[in-house]
Amino acid sequence: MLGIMTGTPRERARAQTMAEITRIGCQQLIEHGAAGLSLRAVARELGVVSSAVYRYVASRDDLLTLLLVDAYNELGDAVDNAVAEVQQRDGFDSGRAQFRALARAVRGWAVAEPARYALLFGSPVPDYHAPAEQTVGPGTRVIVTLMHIIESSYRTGDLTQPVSIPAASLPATLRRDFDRIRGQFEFEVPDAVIARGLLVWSALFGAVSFDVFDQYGTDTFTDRGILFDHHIDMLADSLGLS
Amino acid sequence: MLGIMTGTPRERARAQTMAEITRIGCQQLIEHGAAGLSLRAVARELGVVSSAVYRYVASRDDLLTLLLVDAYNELGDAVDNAVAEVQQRDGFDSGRAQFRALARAVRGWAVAEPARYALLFGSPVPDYHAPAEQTVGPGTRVIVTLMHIIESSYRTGDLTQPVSIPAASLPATLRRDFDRIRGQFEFEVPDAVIARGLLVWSALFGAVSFDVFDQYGTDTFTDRGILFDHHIDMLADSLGLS
DNA sequence: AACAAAAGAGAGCGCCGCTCTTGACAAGCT
DNA sequence: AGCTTGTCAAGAGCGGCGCTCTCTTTTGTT
Repeated sequence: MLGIMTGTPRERARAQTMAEITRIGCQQLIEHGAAGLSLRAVARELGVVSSAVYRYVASRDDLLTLLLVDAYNELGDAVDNAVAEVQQRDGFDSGRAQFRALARAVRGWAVAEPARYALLFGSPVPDYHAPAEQTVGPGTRVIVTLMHIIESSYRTGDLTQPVSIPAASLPATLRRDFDRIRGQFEFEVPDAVIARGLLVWSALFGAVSFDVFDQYGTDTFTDRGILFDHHIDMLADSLGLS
Repeated sequence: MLGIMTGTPRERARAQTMAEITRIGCQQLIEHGAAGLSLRAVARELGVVSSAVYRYVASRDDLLTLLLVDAYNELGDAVDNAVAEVQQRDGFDSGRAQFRALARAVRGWAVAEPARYALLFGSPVPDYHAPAEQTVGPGTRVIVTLMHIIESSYRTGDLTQPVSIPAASLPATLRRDFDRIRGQFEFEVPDAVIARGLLVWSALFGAVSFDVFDQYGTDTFTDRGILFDHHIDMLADSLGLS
């Protein structure tokens, strides 16, 4: 981060306007959802005529991509910070505490930013396809961090549960997929651990989505955070985290 | 179902037009998503001027509610049929097979109807609030069926896993919530079973959502159905289903 | 001071949800 | 049969949308 005193004045002005556009766009997203994100409204808020915004952003979809990457990174930062804090406090062999911190960071961010969470993990925006080269990196940060926690617990021998499952029970195609994943992300853990990790990953976001998207009725749980914490404990059990 | 030969000719014509509108609306939903559902397009497709549609449907949101209830019921029917088939084939004490059938029915319908699945379990549609009196009934069918399967397995003593967890470890607020749920749906099972059931419920839809909403990369798994089946097996294990 | 690049302004195209008014038509009652 | 009542389609119109095109103003550089 070199600050805003970089490059020519023109470039600085442009960077500042770009930042304003993403800020306003983020606000629009929060207030009216992804479908209601309107370049005209952004222009109005920016105090500029609608066509002027196209000098900065190629299209509505382009702005959406900016907001998508922004949101992925903010979630990733929140998760990484929460996990790092636990690592500093409780040491690196605190797998269960790290997992709890990760899960609660995800839910915390999702509850605080439901519209942006919906953009990342809800229904795909119709006729919008996220450009892979910009989104895969930020988009995989949470699962990478989760797998690192699990791998670390496995290395130190603190992971008990999934290893007991015989690897032979896995279909061959799945074993090949897991091999590829193991190579790509350098996870040195057996198949059963990868399988559990993926299940816990999707279960975690399932729980968060049910919460944020209001799938439980409005009045069935007095405090959804408590329900979530209990879910997290059960998931940690199923991972065998200590 | 009394067929279409009911009431005055007027009523019959109206019912037929209504059916056409929901059919076209469903098509629109599939093609352009919930946000792109357009009454004008429905009118065009129906061969009628846009304002005429308002004689049948009060608003865009009203049409959305119709489609929502329709989708909930179609999913509910698919699940109930799949479970009933297993019950007839394998008897009523086949908890694990029934659970597998339920899960695969959910995923099967979701994969076949991604847009309608997104309407039910994806991001909430902005500025749209589903009227509770029309949607809660159809919307709870899957979890009710799931809980019945679990309850039945618990009654016959085939459920081993969750009962071992001491109920005292649950927070008091959660125990009260579970009491209310137990009363409301007449589930005669201990707290730990309800907790596991809810976790499996959200995990199931988490797995389906990750699949349908393309959260795994496009090329990381050769056959997502196989991955899903394995997830389901692990979930059945965590329930203690035999 | 002159100039080219960058940025804003404005008009316009076709789309959208939704409202209001008008006129055609059919059902039911006297 | 005649008349009222209710149903329905049509059309114009409002403001908003994404996006494009052209024209003018600003701005940094030479």
